[in-house]
Amino acid sequence: MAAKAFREPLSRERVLAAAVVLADAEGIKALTMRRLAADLGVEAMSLYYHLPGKEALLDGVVETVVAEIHDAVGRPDMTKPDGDWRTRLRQRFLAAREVMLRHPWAPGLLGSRRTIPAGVVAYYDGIVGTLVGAGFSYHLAHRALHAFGSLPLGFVQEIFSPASAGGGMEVDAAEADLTAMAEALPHLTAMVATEIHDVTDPTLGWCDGQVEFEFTLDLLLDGLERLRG
Amino acid sequence: MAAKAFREPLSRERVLAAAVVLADAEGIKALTMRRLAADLGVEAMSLYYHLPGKEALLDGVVETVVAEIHDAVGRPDMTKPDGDWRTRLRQRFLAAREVMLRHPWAPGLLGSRRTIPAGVVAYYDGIVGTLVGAGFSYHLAHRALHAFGSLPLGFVQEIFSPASAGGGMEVDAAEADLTAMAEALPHLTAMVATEIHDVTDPTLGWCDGQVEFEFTLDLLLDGLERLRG
DNA sequence: TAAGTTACCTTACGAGGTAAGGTACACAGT
DNA sequence: ACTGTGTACCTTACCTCGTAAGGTAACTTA
Repeated sequence: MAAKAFREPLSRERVLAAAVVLADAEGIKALTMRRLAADLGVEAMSLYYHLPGKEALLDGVVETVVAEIHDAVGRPDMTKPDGDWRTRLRQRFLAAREVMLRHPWAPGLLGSRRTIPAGVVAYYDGIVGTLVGAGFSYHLAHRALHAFGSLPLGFVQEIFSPASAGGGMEVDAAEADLTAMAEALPHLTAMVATEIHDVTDPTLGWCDGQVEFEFTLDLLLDGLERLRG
Repeated sequence: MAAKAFREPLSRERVLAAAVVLADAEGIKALTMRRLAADLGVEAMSLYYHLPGKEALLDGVVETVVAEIHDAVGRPDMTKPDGDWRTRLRQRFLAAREVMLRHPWAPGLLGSRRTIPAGVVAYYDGIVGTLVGAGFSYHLAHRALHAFGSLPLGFVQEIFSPASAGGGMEVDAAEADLTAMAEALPHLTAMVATEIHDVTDPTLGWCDGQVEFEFTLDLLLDGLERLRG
């Protein structure tokens, strides 16, 4: 009966884990110091014992997501050329994408950080290792990194991305007033009319389906393969 | 002598222009309602006569930048195939990039909006027009749009991007403690050692030089050219 | 001249991050 | 037992920010 009314003490890890849960559940806007503290059953200022401030919290959250990618991708010391370099990178990037689909707020957060998480650097180191192991020059590997952009982390810069979850805008706009739209935007209208397909799948932004992601990925991988050697 | 102490009245356009100037000068974080009002010589609440609120202000700022791209790119009704489709798109994207280099905060802001500026849609309509005019199917044109990502707007998703201006991180990290870095990140270290070059040019984030941008662009354009027909 | 309209201001509230300092308890050494 | 010393959390308060509510002065129109 005299059960422990003690809560187990906080820690940086517990705080960060709770922050990820909060962001997943209610979006990155809901991740405030007061709200996070409330979710953890403490007051806001108590968080400052475990973290220097809000920026550090966000950095830590990013770090947590990157660690999740690391786990999903497997340790990056698989430099030994046991398979085609394209296949290996493809698998990594697609594994990263699965993580990102669980955290739709992560791409935006990652882009907003001004310091690069150490885990990301290590991750990219593995990519460079795979490339040079496959015969790429460091020069071309460098170019490749830039060309990949955020693909290794499982997302692409989507202009047509509602901040919340997936799709529907295409359909909405089409239903709004199709005639006016067809007049002002003849080519897009024609394209949409031809391309009305699975817009309702829950993905990372507008039309950023698995198919689109892999198309872009293969376009780059094939192009790089031609430049290799 | 009895010169007009009247200031000329505000307008949505003047407010938005001042907002762009502020963001250019001191970053997007400095763009608050009070600060913007002060720069315009009025009180914060006066802005609400011309704009519904902060979100509308940011939407308007994005709209302003997109309009600037439109001007730089030329009107998108140049659908007539007077040149190679690759050359035409390349020119557009590079013109857009020049605009973005003047507004380093714009990529992040664009990515954070949940509504798509109408100007962007019109711009992409022109791109689709160019593609289908060159023999692309609507299907492939759709894929191409996604593959391009934010390239048409003149930037790429840069993971290694300090929020402020360009470069230097590579050098900083290298100078920090090279030995420890070489141990933990062998491939990146080797690459950096091989690739130390113009990191000091003022560009959009880490290493996102003109060369890198064009490399990615051509990689995609060449890949699409092969898929055309 | 009275009523509206336009453009800007004053006041105030609540939410958010956080500086400064306080409290309660565990445990170590004397 | 007495007194640190450190850990983990709390209270209060300040400042910035967006913005709701309502006020005011000048100009227009009838």
